[in-house]
Amino acid sequence: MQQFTDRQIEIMEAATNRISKYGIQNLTIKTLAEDIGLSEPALYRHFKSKNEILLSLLEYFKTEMKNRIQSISFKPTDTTADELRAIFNSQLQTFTNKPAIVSVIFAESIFHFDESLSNIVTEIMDMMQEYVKTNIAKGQEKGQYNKLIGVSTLTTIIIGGMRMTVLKWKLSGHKSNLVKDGKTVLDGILKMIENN
Amino acid sequence: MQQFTDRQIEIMEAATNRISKYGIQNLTIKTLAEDIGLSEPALYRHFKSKNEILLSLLEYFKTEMKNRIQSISFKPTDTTADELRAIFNSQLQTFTNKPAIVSVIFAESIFHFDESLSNIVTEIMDMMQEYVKTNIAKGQEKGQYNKLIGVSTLTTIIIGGMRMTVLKWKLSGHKSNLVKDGKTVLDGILKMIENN
DNA sequence: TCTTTGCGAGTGAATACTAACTAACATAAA
DNA sequence: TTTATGTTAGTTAGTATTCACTCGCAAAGA
Repeated sequence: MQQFTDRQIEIMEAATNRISKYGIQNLTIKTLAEDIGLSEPALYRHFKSKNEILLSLLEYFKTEMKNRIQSISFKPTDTTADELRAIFNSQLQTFTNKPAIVSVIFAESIFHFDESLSNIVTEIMDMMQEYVKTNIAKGQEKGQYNKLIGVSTLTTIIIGGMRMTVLKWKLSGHKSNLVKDGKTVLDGILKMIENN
Repeated sequence: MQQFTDRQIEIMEAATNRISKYGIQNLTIKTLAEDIGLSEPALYRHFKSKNEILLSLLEYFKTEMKNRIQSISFKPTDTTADELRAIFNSQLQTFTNKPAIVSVIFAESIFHFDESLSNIVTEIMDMMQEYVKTNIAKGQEKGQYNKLIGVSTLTTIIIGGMRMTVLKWKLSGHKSNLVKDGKTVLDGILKMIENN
C-alpha cells in the first residue's frame, strides 16, 4: 500500500537536505550516495535517474500536502477567515518542521526548464491557489469579506504576501518565526477585508 | 566614464538571455561564446571568470535601477500613493522591455549558495524594500494611508504581491500584461489602505 | 613596437550513468 | 531436508561527456 520503499524515502529526504544546505548544483549522485553511505550505483537500484529522485520527491510532498490540508477539521463556529488561517498555519508549521522542503518547492526558477519538474511545482502552487481562491469567494459570498477587491487579485496578494514571508524566513537562515510572521501578514490582510 | 566596455555589455546581455531562455544550468562558457560568435578563451579576455560575468551583470542592473528610480520626477500634485505607483510602474516597464533580467534578479534560490552573488541579489531586493518602506511611513505620517497595519508588514504584502504578479507573468511565458496586472494589484492594496 | 583581442588545442576535474559481478536471502522442486 | 533457481541490494571499476579555465601564438591597430 506504500508508494515508496523506506530506502526511497531515505534517498528523497537526503536529497531534500542536500539541496537545502548546499543548493541544487551540489546535488550530485556522488554527494547523495555519500550522505546515505551507499555507492553511486546503489542509488540506481532505487531510482532510474537523478531526475526521478527530484520528481518523486515533489510528488511525495504534493500528496502529503493535499492529504494534510484536506484533513483539517473546521469547527462549526469557525469563520471563513478562521478556515484560511488554519490552512496557512498548517502549511507554515510543515515548513518550520521541515525547512529543507521549501528550497525545493519554491524553486520554479531552478526547474523552469525541465518540463516534468516545473509541471509538478506549478501543480503544487496551483493547488494552494485553489484553496485560497475558494475561501475568498466563499467569504465574499457570505458577506464576511468585503468586495473592494476581486477574488483573483486578492488571491495574488495573499499568496504573494505569504511567499514573501517564507522567503524572508529562508534568507534569515530560518531564524525568524515563520508561523508567527505568516500569521501577522495574513491577519493584516484579513483586517483590511473582513467586515464586522 | 563608462564602467563596462561594449564587449562586456554584449557578453552580459547574452548571458542574461541565455539564463532567461534555458536556465542557469545552460549558461556555460561554451554556449555563451557561441551566442556571441567568439571562442571560449576570448571571453576570458573580458571577464576573469564565469562568476564575474554574473556578478557584473547584477551590479550593472543594480546601478541602472537605482539611477532610474531616483530620477523619477514627481509632480507637486502627486499623492504618496501616486509616487508608489510611479516607482512600480517604472520597475514593471523595465521588466517588460527586458524580460530576461527577471530570471536573474529573482533568483535567490539559484544564487543562495554563492555568497558574492546572493549578496547582490539581496541588495537589490533590500533597495526596493527601502523605497516601499519609506513611502508607506510617509503616507501614514501624512494621514494619506490608514494605520491598520504596521509599516513592515505592509511592505511585505506589497512587495510580495508584486513579486507574485511578476512570477505569474513569467510562468505565462510573458503573455500576460505585467504593467497592467501589477497596477491592478497595487491599486487593490492602496484601495484598502488609502484614506479619502 | 607594444597592447589588445582574438584563436586552436588542450588540461584536469567532475558529471550522470553503466557493466560486470557478488553476497544474502527467499522460494520451491527433488 | 537438500538443492536449485531467482531476486534484491549492494559492490568495484569503469565509460563518455561536459565543465571552467589555460597556454602559446597570431594578427591588427595605435
